[in-house]
Amino acid sequence: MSEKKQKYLITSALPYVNYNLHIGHMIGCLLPSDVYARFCRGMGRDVLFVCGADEHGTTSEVGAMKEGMPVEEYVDKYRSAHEIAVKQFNLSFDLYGRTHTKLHEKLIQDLFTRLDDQGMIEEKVSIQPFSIKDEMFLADRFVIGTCPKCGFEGAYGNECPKCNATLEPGDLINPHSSITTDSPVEMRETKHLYFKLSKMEDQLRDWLKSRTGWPKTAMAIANKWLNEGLRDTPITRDLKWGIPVNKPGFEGKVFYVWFDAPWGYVSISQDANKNWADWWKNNDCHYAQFMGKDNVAFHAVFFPAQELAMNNDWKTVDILKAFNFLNFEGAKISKSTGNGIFLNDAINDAPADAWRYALLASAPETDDSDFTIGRFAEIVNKDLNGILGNFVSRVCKINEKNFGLNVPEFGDFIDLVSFRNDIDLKLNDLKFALDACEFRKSISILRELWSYGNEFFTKTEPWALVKQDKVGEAADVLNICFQLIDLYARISAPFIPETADKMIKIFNTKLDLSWPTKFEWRINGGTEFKIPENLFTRIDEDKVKFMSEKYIKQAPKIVIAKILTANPHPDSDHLQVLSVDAGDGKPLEIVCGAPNARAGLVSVLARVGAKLPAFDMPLVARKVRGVLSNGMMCAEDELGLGNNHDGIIELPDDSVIGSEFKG
RNA sequence: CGCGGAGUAGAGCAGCCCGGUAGCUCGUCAGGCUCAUAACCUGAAGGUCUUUGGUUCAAAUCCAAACUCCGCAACCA
Repeated sequence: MSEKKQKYLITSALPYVNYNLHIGHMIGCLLPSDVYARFCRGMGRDVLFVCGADEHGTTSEVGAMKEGMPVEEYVDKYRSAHEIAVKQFNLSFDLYGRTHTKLHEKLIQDLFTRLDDQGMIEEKVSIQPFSIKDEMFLADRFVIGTCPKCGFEGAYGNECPKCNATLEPGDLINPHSSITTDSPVEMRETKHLYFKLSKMEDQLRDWLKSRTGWPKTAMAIANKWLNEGLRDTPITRDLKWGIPVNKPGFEGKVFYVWFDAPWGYVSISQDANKNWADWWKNNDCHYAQFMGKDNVAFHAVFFPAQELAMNNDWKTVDILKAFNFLNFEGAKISKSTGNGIFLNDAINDAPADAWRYALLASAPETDDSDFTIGRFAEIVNKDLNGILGNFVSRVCKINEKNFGLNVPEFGDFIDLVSFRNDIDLKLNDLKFALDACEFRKSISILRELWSYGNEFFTKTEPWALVKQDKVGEAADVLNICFQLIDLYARISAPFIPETADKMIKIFNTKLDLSWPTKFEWRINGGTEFKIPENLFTRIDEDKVKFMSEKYIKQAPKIVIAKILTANPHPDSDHLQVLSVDAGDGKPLEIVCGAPNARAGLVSVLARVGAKLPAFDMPLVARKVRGVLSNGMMCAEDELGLGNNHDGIIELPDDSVIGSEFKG
């Protein structure tokens, strides 16, 4: 039988190289794509599974400038950190590549030529902000100036954080660069190439209608873009870092990172497998993409628009699996506050499988959701340790006591019909959920299947059977339990591969981890086994406490507070030392220069670590003329609410002390 | 009135597309078992499904409005 195996193309969004990976990236694309890929391989499908680093773009170039190192060095630093995480968490990419390669450059330049030949490229002159000292054009958001509408001095070239106005960099008064210098910025003409996205609108709409099985979020975002109407979009930038534009007159310019990044899937495939076209130019192939919702527009609109416009049989995505955002302990994961779990740390506190399982069980599939250390411990202790780990342990140990280290023969003493039927039904559900990329549901079914083992064991009471001299029955029960261990290894493998491997290695055989679609007898009576170490370790209260202290670092909220006392500063006539009640019973000492500060006044407090709209960095504790100030009472302008900075905000006396101030 | 997502037991979530006894996990309480890892198994309590209208024999589910939270707003990725 030479039936050709169905091709499955699987891609995970390429992590960008200006940050370390955290649990949000893990659950947002890397991990679910890995589970899906492992499942598909288990099903005997022909999988090509790629990921890699997205290296080009303004952010890398600016990030490198800020850190004072060459761009290559900068992106290498993060890329190698990512590669370590990929290895530590057992992500089974066929290749974890990168976009800064010769192969990729050639691909992009060829694709561009193709698009140009198809009449999809247009040249336009536009006016862009140019930083005079840096001698470079800037992206809108790197220009800072005074907002023409509200007069706020820290407005960005694309929007004003204070009055929420949408701006153009040319609108700003006194525009200057926010990168490494304070250089003045002027508007200069520059020419760019545009992709005629508008011409693709009808074709793209039809294409989108033919997609099924996308999560609601993904389809909603895609439809939104189409409903608003597609505009032609510039695909080149005045940067040094990126793929050089291969068109006369555009020397010194590079392609926009989103023009090249998705094609990284292709160039990395080319690098991973010489038969890459069997997936990428094959309409019978099934293509699944995984990403966070912030990536949807580019994958559901721009990338397929490019592919279709090539008119060259590129494989477009079939199922676009998008995830919402994962919060940590009720707040956003944030690089600046350090709130969140970064992968290079995580692996020191728990094994990869514990993280993999707990994250998948918390996958933000329908809405943003929250991950907490407490929850993590619960999941590991209950599901992995209590249900799966304990099952393997109790089976092996009772068997050793009564039958030694060999799997007993099955003698047909017990009736299995309904038990096996239940298992088969669940296995079918699980396969269905995985094919639909429903991960929480998959985890829940997987756990039910594990539970069946404990249930069966408890109800048949093999320890009692032995005492009653029903040795045949007891042997049957244990034989089945070993079949279950084998079954569990196979169905758990996509989720917790290391543990699955430990489980299958209990037996002295060469069994594979192929995907079972029904209960099977693969462990023969008499097979030797060894009792494994406990598969998982409990996460106890001390560990929870330790991890909480290590990982939870949230920016304090800006709260309503009451001034209890106001005394003159010993060394200054203008300053006062305030004792402030923020509702937590511990008065805070603050040095304040506002003339209207007085005992009894209800105002707004920003604690150390809080981030005010008017400042780039979180607030730090500092000594003001010898007295330590632990925060700041806020004026209107500091909160981004107005221009008044002559005195702190005065709130009604009946405001709730300690509640979050929301303007 | 920019766009979209979400509001369901103490906590975290499913169900909503295709109306028909409101489900899962954790936690709580009670019981069982004692083979096993402070484990496992069984049972119970706990919800006017954000609010208000509408459609319907019937609404968590469809329609409309309000309130709240979150995300996104194409030259950042």
